[in-house]
Amino acid sequence: MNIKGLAQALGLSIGTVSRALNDKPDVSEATRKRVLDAAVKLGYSANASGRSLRRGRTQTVAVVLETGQADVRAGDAFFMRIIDAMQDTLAAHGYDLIILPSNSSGDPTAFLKRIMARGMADAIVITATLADDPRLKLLMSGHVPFLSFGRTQTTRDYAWVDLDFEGFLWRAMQALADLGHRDIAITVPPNNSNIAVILRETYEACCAQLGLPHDPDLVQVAEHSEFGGAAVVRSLLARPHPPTALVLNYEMMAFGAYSALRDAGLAPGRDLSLITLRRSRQLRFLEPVVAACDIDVEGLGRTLATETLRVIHAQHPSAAIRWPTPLTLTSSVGPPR
Amino acid sequence: MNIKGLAQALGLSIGTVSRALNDKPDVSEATRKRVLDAAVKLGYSANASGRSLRRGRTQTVAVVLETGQADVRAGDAFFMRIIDAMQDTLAAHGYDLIILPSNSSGDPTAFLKRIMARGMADAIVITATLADDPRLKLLMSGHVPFLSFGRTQTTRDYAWVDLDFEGFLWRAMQALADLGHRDIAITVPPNNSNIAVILRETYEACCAQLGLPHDPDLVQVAEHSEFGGAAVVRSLLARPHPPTALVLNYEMMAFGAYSALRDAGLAPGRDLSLITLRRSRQLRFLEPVVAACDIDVEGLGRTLATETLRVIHAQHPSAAIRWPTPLTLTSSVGPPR
DNA sequence: ACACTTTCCGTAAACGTTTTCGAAAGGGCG
DNA sequence: CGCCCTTTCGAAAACGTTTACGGAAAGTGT
Repeated sequence: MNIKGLAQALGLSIGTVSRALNDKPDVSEATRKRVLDAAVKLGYSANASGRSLRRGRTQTVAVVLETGQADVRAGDAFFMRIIDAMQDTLAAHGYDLIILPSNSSGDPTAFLKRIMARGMADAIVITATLADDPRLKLLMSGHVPFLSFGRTQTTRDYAWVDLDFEGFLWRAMQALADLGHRDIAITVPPNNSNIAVILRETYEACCAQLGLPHDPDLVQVAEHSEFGGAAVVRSLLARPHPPTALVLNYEMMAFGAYSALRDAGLAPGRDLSLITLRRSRQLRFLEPVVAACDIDVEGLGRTLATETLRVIHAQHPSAAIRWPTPLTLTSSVGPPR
Repeated sequence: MNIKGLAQALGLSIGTVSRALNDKPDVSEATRKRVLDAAVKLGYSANASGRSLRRGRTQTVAVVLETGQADVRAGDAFFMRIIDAMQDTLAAHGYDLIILPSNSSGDPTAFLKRIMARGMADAIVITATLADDPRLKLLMSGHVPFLSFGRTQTTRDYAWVDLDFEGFLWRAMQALADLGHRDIAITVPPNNSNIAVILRETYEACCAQLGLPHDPDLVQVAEHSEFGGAAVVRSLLARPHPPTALVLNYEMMAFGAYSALRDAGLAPGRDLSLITLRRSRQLRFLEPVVAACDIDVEGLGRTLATETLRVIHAQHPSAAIRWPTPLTLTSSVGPPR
């Protein structure tokens, strides 16, 4: 069923039918209703290719998901919940959302280049940004609106939304320092991730500001998994002077950290204060409850959607949004022994 | 840059350029090479809408992901790994893969109907099937090829690929019975999921075949989370005669089960034999290693892709594939006390 | 009765691509 | 040199939709 069939069934021209369906003027209310009724009855929905071709836009936002990156593999449905909220907001504005899995086996820039050239979407949202991300250069040189969920080290400006890692680490370090901690360890992802750069810089600034010793060994590169958390804790406990607090940048590491502490006969909050970045649903399973940020995931998704709509409509200024990371302290944090 | 610009830059007609790019005959090797070189140099890639409109197909497979379903929220990147493998295979056959998140807040059939009518994909892959899934009726009444990742209770035949839940439960129950277990509990998801139906029927058949008592209370509806696993174990241990073995249908429950056992001063494999369905990466963190199926995820993805290509090309017979669930026993399984 | 506006609808072009058809050019052969 | 066949290319239609434009009918005011 295409628009020609619909027009024939109604005894109208396709032009009139199209205008009726698209809320254009120059069509009487009576025929508009007749057309709309027939459309739902006959199950007509405008062919996407034809419409996109004529309009020059697809009414579609593409989210490029780097399936190889650890963030996507997050323990709970962090990304899926964000995308759910994005989709709700985009749908309210007449846009579809599609996810394009950028395969780990392929070249991410080639993938991007293709979907840009083929005009598959009116806007592209990329995720899991690297410190020096080749995708940014590519997107900035193209003419497809884009939003970056995550920052890079580029000085040129572009629209991005990211978690407020700086605020998180500041609040965590401040709270720990207030309790008397002086040796505070943190975990960072591998260096090519921009999060690692942010956390390292912020850590250094925190130590300077709070008058803490800045021991580079306290910045631990850790795998994004339970194993990573356990490995870091074991490595820290093996030192002659273990730190008294640890800030984790990925929530699943808390499971490993708790487990490693328990194996050593130690307790979170008493022997090692623990703070992690994001409270996920399954984190509630840990005892004692771990200090973490309660991030408004749905709000984040809505914001990503509205900022995407802004870049589509070329509204200024472009986004530069650090999404709040409100930290909730729990008994996993205590004074140093 | 469209094909007209490319043709002008080359001093050729657009028809010739198109034939050169699409490996059609009636174009000399010299000009074909000239066209291909110019295409990569000018960054030309055929506009998706124009091509789809003319060809009548999009060269795209849409995977509809029910973001609200627990399976998608699986602990590791089960789905993402499957989709990675699917995409590799589809790309080798010239197809793109897009993920359409079916929002939990919307009507899944309305969503499907729209993408069918709009011709957004040459084939649709649905996931997380229910015992009585309205999407099946809709898809069967339409003319868009589709593949179901998961079965339903429909008697009509359609192409599906699913995990071999029957085989898994048979092997698990047989192994446990061989060790002397007689009271074996299992978990099932809520009843509208088709997996629940399969597991219940298989459980009943297993008990009959193995001569075990068929106690309906041993079939426990459990939440797909650590909490679910913990709750089931606690509930079972509170009985006057607790079962001696438990088969879990979702791997994250194993964390909860281990934890609940530990809290009760009991040990997996000694006081309660535990088997879970799928070995995920993070499951390796549990001690002792839990018995589970080592599913060939990449092979599953490839199979989903090839079966999707089969339904696209209307090749018979249609798929009815139970993907192997080879069970590996570990010390989480032992004789009953 | 007339001119003028308004309302409503049909016609046709355009979006970028593929594909059919025909035609031009070149080569082989009598 | 004429004929036929092959190779190579251009012209044009078609896919389904939107939209600019024109025109018919109806209404409005003199």
